[in-house]
Amino acid sequence: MAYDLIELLFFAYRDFTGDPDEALARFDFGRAHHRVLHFVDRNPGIMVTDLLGILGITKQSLGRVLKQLVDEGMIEQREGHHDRRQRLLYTTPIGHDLAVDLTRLQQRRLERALIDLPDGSEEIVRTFLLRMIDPEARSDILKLIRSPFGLKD
Amino acid sequence: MAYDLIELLFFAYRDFTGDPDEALARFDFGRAHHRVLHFVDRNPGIMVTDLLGILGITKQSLGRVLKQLVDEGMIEQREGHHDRRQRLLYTTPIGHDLAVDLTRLQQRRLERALIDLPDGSEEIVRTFLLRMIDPEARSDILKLIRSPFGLKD
DNA sequence: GAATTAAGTCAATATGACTGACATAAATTT
DNA sequence: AAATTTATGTCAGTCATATTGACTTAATTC
Repeated sequence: MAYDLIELLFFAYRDFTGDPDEALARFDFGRAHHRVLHFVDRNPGIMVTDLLGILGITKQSLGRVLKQLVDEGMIEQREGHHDRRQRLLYTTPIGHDLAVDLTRLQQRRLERALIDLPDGSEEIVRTFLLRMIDPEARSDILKLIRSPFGLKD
Repeated sequence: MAYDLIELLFFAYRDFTGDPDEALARFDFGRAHHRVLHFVDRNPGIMVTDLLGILGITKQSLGRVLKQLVDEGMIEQREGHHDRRQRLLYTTPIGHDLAVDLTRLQQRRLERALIDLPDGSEEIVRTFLLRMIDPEARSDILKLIRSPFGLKD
């Protein structure tokens, strides 16, 4: 049971992450840049520490990628209002545009995959994906992504 | 629409691939070894060329990983019966055991994610995942994974 | 004032991938 | 029989993304 799902998930995820590659390559960016850009764009003013937590990488790994994104004018760092140690992260207009472009490619693939499926399928897929995530992490992720789920489950 | 699905898929896939990490680390293997071991175990006697096609990597990338798996006694290479150029790949008993262990971990997560979902959800998820894959690749993948789909769609 | 926190940096390393070129042996085509 | 193609492997160099551990600076909190 569910044997083939392992492999389907492997190939599905591969093509899903492959979509943005071409657009990213135009700026000499890779998937690490994509992830950073995406989460900064979706969470304007996020702290470096929180971003590290989301991505599950170390400061050093983020460092290089973030620096390149800042150097290329995609991400801006602003001092925290209350805590001046913080370097809050925001996308610039061009950074936002790129983030939107990349998101659109992935949304299109998701839409094509969901269209023609029975009513309620999107909700089933959403629940399935949520439950694939470690239970301890779910509520944090739901807050982060502001899913249609709200805080249910 | 479907915005949060991008992020849910990211986190779901991360935890999904994270399951086998501990078991792999005991042998000093990484995810590249896992993928090779998995597809060889599921397709005994596969040719190197076909495996390269499945994984979408180059000969050089496969080379190191495959050599380590052979050196550790996880994978065996046998000369082709009809074509003596071929080095057909098989898992050894211990390689098979490891592959099964890793698969079981991922199956458990999939089962936990699907349980309690409405009847027919597994089929919906299966169809969703298949349609996330590039259309040109689907029939090859279906043949490869011998999904309950058979050759439909 | 001391301890903690946020962020950044240095140095070294590992993993998994790449390109391009080349080598060998076996099979197939001409 | 010779030429070509195929299957596999290898050499050398490179790149992207990640790691660990140690250390610094500045700001906040206790």
